[in-house]
Amino acid sequence: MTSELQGRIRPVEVDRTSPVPLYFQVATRLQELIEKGEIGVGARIENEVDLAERLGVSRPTTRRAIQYLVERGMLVRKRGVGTQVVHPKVRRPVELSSLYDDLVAGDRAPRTEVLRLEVMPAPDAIANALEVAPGTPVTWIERLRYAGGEPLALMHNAIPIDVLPLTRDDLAAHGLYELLRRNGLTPRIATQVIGARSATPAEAKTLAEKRGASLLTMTRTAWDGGGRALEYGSHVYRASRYSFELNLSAG
Amino acid sequence: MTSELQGRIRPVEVDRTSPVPLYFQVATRLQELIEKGEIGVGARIENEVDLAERLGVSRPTTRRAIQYLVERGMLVRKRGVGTQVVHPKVRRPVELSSLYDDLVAGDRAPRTEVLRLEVMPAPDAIANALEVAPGTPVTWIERLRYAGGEPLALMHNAIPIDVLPLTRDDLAAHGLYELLRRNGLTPRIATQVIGARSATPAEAKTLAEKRGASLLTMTRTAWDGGGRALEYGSHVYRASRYSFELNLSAG
DNA sequence: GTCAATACTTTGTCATGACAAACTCGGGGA
DNA sequence: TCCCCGAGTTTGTCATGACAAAGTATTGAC
Repeated sequence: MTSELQGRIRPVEVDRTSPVPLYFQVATRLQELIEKGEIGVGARIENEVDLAERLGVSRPTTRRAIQYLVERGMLVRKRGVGTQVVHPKVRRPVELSSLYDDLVAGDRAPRTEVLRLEVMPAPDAIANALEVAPGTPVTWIERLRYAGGEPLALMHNAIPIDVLPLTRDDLAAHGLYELLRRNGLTPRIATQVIGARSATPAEAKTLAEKRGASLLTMTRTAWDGGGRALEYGSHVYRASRYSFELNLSAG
Repeated sequence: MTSELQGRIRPVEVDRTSPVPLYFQVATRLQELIEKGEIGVGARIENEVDLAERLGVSRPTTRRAIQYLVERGMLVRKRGVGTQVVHPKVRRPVELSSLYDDLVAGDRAPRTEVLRLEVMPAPDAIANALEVAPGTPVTWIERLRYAGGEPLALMHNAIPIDVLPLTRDDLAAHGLYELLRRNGLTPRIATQVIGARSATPAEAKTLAEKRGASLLTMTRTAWDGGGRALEYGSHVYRASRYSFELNLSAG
């Protein structure tokens, strides 16, 4: 009676021979329908029980699929009411990607200049952030990132050498996170601190900013699924050209 | 044979009369043991099946409890191997709370000065952010937030009047998010943009900063579970006294 | 006509049982 | 001695069934 689109997921289609889990197949199907707008924002989807029956899967499986989309901010559930579409796109919890990835995705023609690359023992502050013993050998990198021909960010990173050996050429051509992933290292957890301060004269010159211009600062430590620290980074961005965009979902 | 601490969760203690879900009771218990260091980093916890039996709950319940901690980055699971502690503290996904809440939690004695409070038709930019029609009546607020006796942030907010009526006294004594929650309005999804810029002379004066000091800026729109926009905010923080801390987990 | 109690709908929690997939480790064969 | 294979362990997925809790809608009383 309301604005029911009553998402008809029509032709049942789960492939039980596929190695892809059923709940994921269902979630993907739902996500497609929502992204294509076939279930419009505000519309309620079928209740779990009916949906499960029609798709020929159990209720827990259906539930898990829906839960998956709820966690991504597409759906909202209310006990006694139903499940509603609240946003037609996935709102990612917050990207765990590198600046390079973002720029490529945004078509902003990134270019990287490697200013420094050397192996050195980790100073206390960095060892602390990486949760390794002081003096542990790390690769120390300083890079200048350009976008659209203009300098955008000055980036400092430390990567334990037993995590990944790095070369200048690799870093000039690819983002750090891309290199990590290529070597089977997936950042899964990170802590970031975002702040701001005025540029030092040297920074201002490097970044083509005026003296004392505002810079965005970001320090981050990233761990893989096994709890091993992969990377510590301390970066400064030109505030006039860059900002962080976050999508949060709580609950 | 390895460095097994083999987390003995000892005296079974789940309270079936409590309204708190069993899985949550188990998760909380585990979290305590880990935070207290009784299960040390690197140690494996008991396998799901045994743990379930000993606690007198079903395996799915135990699983859900463990899953909860995995999502928060405390534990890591490996099929065929077991579940390991990787970090002794909860890494929260990202808080959807207000500055006021954070300051209270951090014991920094917040105080709020309401500089302005009026109902006005929403200008285009704000109506756009809130996804409402231009001209829709909103309560417009300007607040100055102190912490530890010093000014910390200058905050501008717009709240549609049909969401919540606000008074000066309420705002002086409580955080905006607290007021929302008290009225049954729970922010569930938000998009934020964090940037930086130099203070205008007026801002510098209000915030007791020097001319041209760096400020952190944050604009946010928050929605409730039903997809209704609750709040638009545009805030500036003294970069010398404040920064954003985020914990990300990608899965 | 208005308000409160009741029935219904829908999600939330929990149990039990079963099999599959990934990893570890030990034993047997080359 | 080294490597491969199989047994054992542990998490991953899925089904079925049941009841509880929170909303919504309906009905009945005043």
